[in-house]
Amino acid sequence: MCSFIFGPIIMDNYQGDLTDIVRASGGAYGGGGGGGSSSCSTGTSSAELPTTSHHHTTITHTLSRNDHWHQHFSSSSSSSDPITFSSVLQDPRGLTNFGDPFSTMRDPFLQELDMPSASSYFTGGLEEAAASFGASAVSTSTNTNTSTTVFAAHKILEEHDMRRPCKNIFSNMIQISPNAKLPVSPYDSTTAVAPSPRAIKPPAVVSPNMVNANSSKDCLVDTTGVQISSPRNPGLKRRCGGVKFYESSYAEVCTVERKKNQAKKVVCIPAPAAANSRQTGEVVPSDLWAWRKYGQKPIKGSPYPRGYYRCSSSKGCSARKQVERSRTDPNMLVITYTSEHNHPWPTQRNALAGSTRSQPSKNNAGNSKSLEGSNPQKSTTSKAKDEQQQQQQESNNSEGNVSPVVAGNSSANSASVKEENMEDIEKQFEMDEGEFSDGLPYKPCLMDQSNNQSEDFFAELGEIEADPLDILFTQGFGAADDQREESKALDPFHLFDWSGDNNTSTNSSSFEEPNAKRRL
DNA sequence: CGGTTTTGACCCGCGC
DNA sequence: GCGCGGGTCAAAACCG
Repeated sequence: MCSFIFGPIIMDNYQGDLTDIVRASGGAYGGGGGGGSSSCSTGTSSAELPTTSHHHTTITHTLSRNDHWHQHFSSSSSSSDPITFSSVLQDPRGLTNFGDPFSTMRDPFLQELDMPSASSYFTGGLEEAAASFGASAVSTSTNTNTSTTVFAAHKILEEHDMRRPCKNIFSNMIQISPNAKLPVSPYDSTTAVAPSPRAIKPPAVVSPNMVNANSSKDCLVDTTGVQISSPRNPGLKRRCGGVKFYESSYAEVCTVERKKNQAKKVVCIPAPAAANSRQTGEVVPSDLWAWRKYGQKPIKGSPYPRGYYRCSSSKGCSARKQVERSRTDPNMLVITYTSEHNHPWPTQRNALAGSTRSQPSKNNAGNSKSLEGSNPQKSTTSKAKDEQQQQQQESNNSEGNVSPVVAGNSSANSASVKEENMEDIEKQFEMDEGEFSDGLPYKPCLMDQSNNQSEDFFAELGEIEADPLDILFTQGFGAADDQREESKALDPFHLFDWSGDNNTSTNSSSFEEPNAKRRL
């Protein structure tokens, strides 16, 4: 009996290979607006107020105030029993956030959790979901100690041998730098799970980086060559030594010092194969926000350029992110979020033009056409979109449907987001077919090979409570207060809500203030 | 038309 | 002060 959790999903009795599941999702990393842009434009309007300093708490701090987390980690690592995460990570407001900040990204794919048939969801969006979840290790930072907690999410698949019975992906989830405030709860994973960071053995299946990370005193981020500290702050040294390991191969955390007050959130996620990459940049996993690429620079010492993105959802939004591949592990994408959004999460895409051109047209101008001809569904034409939408409407009744389908209760907003991602996914499928980032065979249709298991598995999913994130989208952002409330509830780590005054470490009520100020 | 990406130029901080 | 390198700007091209 195997039970593991995938984002907000509780996978119970699933004996399949998660690798297959995730790979089946294929183009989840297609990122929205082509290339670096995880474009999910929004029509939201918000007051354009300058962002201020941020008060971010470290993940560990957040964990410490959520004993359930530790309880979970503690028990999951040593227990083979299924874990009911929904009961473990419960938002004070009753929303289950699973403590996964990336699940709260309201990733377009995540919202597909509500789908009647989870199979399509997973075929279409699991990789991204996995990415989201993998990246769930959100780095937050405090402006007081100027530290950045870095989570390096790794390929769940390769680093987690899901075929092992009773292996919970959460059991091997997080490394937290001892430099960060460590949980003090009785469920402190550091003691319950890993008395000593070194005492933790690497997972059965780990990437070389992980091995290195675990075998060395460096955190994984270090081993991946992730550049965390600002290049302008060479004095910033990573403090990844002595990282506490939560028997983690899934996501790692390390704390990085920063000189400046500017808060940064660094997320390392598995990157799609280079073949998937755009000509010049990265295939950036899409997140909730609409990003516009405004620059790209070659980084000294790294063969991979760094893309610069700013939020295009709102003109006044100062949120930025940098995307680059790890110089030592091209399979890893390092996304650095800077500043914060001063507007609600995008609810709908208001900009399609130009957002889809890069992938097919420039990089694969020829491929694009040929592929389009061979498989109209994968084209970027409106016709193809129509077909895609039709597929969405038809939902996931067809197994092996590589298209991510939105939950039945999807609102127009979610549909708009889905539209883009479907394109990306399908495009990515084209490019990725037969190959994954690790060079292993890539099977777009998970369901075909793990039908039985997945059936049960997805059947379970169908019973799972609706993704709380959907609430956000379903209700839209019309009610600013409600939305803000939910956004915060769903983004406990404030990956997407960098409300400057947030003091998540101590008082959830403080969620209210910052945005309220901004909205004035 | 309004959005995007691309890309060379420019700006600026840091180290020497 | 100078050079280096990262970050940003902005024009051009592109896309739907």
